[in-house]
Amino acid sequence: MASNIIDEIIESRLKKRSRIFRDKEKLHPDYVPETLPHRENEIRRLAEIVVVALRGERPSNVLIYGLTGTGKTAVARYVMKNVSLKASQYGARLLYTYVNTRKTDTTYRVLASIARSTGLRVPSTGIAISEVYRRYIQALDNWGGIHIIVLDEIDYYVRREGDDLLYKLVRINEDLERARVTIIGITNDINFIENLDPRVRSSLGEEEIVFPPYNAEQLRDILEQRAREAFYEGVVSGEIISYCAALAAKEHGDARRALDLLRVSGEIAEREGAEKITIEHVKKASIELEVGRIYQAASTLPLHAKLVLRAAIDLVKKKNSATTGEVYNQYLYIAETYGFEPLTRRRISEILTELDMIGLLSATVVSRGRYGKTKIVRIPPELLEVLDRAVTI
DNA sequence: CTTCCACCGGAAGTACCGGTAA
DNA sequence: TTACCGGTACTTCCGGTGGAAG
Repeated sequence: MASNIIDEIIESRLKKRSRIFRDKEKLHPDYVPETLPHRENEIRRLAEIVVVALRGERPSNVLIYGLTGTGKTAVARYVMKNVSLKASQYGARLLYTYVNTRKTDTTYRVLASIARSTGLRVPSTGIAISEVYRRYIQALDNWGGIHIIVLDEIDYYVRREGDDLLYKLVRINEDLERARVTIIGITNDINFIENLDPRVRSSLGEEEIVFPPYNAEQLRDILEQRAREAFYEGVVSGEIISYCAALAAKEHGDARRALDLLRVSGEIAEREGAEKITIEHVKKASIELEVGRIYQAASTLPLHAKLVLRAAIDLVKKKNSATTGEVYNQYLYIAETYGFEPLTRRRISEILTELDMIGLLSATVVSRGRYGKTKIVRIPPELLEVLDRAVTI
């Protein structure tokens, strides 16, 4: 019985080759395309800093910042890839290492992966960090070239592990005789720089590059380029691309979001057996992504916020809307049945405002004259079912 | 015009963390 | 280790309020 279902899915999804995607990878956020539209200035700035390595000089350290999906990682990888390709042509000794410090998340692992890129064999455990460091220095000096290290998402790393490693890396050249090291740091969080050790900050920020968000027009160009590679001809029209770009531009010009939208639209079209992507598919994709976000937000809420949301859901399901007082009473009832010490009315009122700001419900202050002033709580019908599933106590 | 409902939301204070200096 | 700080989550207290009803 069940295997019939599986067979059927295999039949329809695997055996039939996709008529939508030529190469879905091209929409993946980690994919670095041949050209990066609208990042010419940033590429030029970074390349100008880095190319001195081809003359055997140590490039300045660089700090790159900008919001998510503004192409920081792509530009850094793009420039480094192309510059290191030129290295042999110019007879320069240049080594480039990229480390995502969110994925490679401990000091040891980061240092180990830097050291490994010089060809050293570093065990995944068993030796001290200082020993890895010593061997790395030695290997580097024997080789005697320039090592450019790109540390991505350093804000996450520093928040977890502190800035000791950065401090060491930034001053590593003092320990080196012949070789030289350059650090390129990438961060989403501008404030993060403030609480860095001032010495790290000044030497890491020898050069700084800020990435502005993309506007709708720029997003369109990016999507267009990727769509050409990712989809078969005739699957996406210009209209679809403009629509995706416009939707994503409303959300701070995040190219990653725009690409996600396009990819999910394609997946939906494929699932439906369509030959091309329609506006309807994009709308569905947008909802699908939104639902994921809502579910994520709701299910990770703190306890009392969840109880309040639960109370609101229960009431809205049967009456369409509820006042602060009604939510509070329902909340008291729920808290009691589950044995939680309830919070005060004042606080619950505040939690409702917070839930409104996250966008999980709407709480509008209204005056009903003789019947008092209160917040009216509503939940959009399309969210109700998702929230119902997400909020379990 | 006044009353008065059912709350709103500011202010000040407490309790409790996680981090940091000493 | 301890003392101290700043932030957050919450309580207590309370003056404030838009508009239907009288």
